[in-house]
Amino acid sequence: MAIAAPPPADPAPDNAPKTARARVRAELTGEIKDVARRHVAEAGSGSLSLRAVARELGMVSSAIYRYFPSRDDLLTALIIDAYEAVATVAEAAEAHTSRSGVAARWLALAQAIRGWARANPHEYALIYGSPVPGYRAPQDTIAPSARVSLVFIRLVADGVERGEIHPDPRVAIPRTVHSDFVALRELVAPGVPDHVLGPALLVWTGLFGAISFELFGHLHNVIHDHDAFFEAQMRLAGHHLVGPDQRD
Amino acid sequence: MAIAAPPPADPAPDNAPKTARARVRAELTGEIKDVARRHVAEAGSGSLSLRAVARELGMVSSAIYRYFPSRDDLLTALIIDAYEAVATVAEAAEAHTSRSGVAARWLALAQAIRGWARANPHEYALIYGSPVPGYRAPQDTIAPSARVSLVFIRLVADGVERGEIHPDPRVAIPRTVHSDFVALRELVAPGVPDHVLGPALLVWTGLFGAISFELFGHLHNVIHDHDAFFEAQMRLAGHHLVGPDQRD
DNA sequence: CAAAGTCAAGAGCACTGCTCTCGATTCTTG
DNA sequence: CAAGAATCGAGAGCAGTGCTCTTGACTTTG
Repeated sequence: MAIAAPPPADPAPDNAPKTARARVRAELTGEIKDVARRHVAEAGSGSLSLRAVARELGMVSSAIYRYFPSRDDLLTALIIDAYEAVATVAEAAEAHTSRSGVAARWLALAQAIRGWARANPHEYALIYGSPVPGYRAPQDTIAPSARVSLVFIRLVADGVERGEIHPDPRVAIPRTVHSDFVALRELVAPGVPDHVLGPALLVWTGLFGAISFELFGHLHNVIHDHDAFFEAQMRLAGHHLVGPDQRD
Repeated sequence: MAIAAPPPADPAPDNAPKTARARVRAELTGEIKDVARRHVAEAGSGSLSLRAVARELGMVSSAIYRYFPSRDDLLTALIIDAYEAVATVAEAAEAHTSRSGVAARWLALAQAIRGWARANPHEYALIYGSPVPGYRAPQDTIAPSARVSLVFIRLVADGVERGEIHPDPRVAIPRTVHSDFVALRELVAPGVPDHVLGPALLVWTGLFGAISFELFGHLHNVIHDHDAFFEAQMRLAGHHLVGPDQRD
């Protein structure tokens, strides 16, 4: 989540690097990230070795430090990329179903995120698993991490606006939580009442709980058809999202 | 989860080791685990160093290998201990509230688990975060991991028996999932219908999603009063657990 | 064209997990 | 009770790691 600052306008994209040196530098930076990403994808973040990356690129280990000041910085770059990858997937799923009902859009969004997670389990673990040992998320990661959540929040706001999502007033919202919800509403969720934000956030964290349980093996020997199980669970979560039945 | 095998009866507890050598061995094994656990608690699993543990114990690093064949084995021992610690906490919470209603028991259970997680974040990450790099959960961890889930499943079975939990038939249970549910029912959840197991598992994974989001910083700058937020969310989850309102 | 900035390379430090060998101690067994 | 077997701590050593510093060659800039 960490939906705090609105996405800052890129200051100077500089898509066309001027000097030749800058061009090869950008290229090499990308190559290092690509190799590192592949290593992480294959063996996990803990096995990421600057020396191994350098070896594969045919350079000496100390040369890497010209491009990334430390292993953690390289890891941070990968984390940001992972956030953007999952956000892109989520946005694409939303774009394809934006004319459907909230339940269908929610299911598509959940399945898109799970699909990305299953295809890139180590990168998923990088951003939604335990924080990397000795690693504290720097400021640079909070903006990219907000993009995914924004997709969901917009879906919720949309559902409220269209009258598809109804508040569930069964649980009181404490004062302190209410003020957090006010801030959230003003920033990204206009028109979404507290009693929708509560269930929505529960469903949202539940999605990642379900994916993490599946990916990290906590459903091993319990659930075998993970696809069917996940879909059924997310359909149910969708019902929790849209709120109590309107039986009148 | 991994509720597969019923807890095996301890073959030979051997609580009173015979020889003096065996006694000091058991003692030293415990000391190594204690120091290692403290290191993990302070710096995370990635920073666990056999040499540092050995140093603190005044022995040489190679001596550790007389007690744990590898770093991963030491980590496995810590993982098992962590599972048992959280299970103990969960069982204690259940024992204290077993005469209350399902909603109250659920809330107490959720808060107990979250309390343990907040007190031992690195150990929580060890078992519910991403699997440790280069580490595959050995068979030894699945039995201890089942204990926590069993507390919850028994609570659910109890609620069904007492008529407090009602099935939510809004989402169809696929055939393959049904057969998993049948197995689960026969093993640990007698009398719990599919349409209760589904919501129950959703709530259960949601609990860990909520705790992970809080602990791993995904709610940073979004939620500030984590205690109040968690309680409200878990109360809502409790409503999802007990099933649809019975308004007739 | 020369000064300033940037680069890859190499050596080196402190650390890691792990293996092997070597005596010394302890347990088991005849 | 003593001999043989098992276990133990210590030490050296190997291959790997992140990271720093220096050196010499290169590119960009003024």
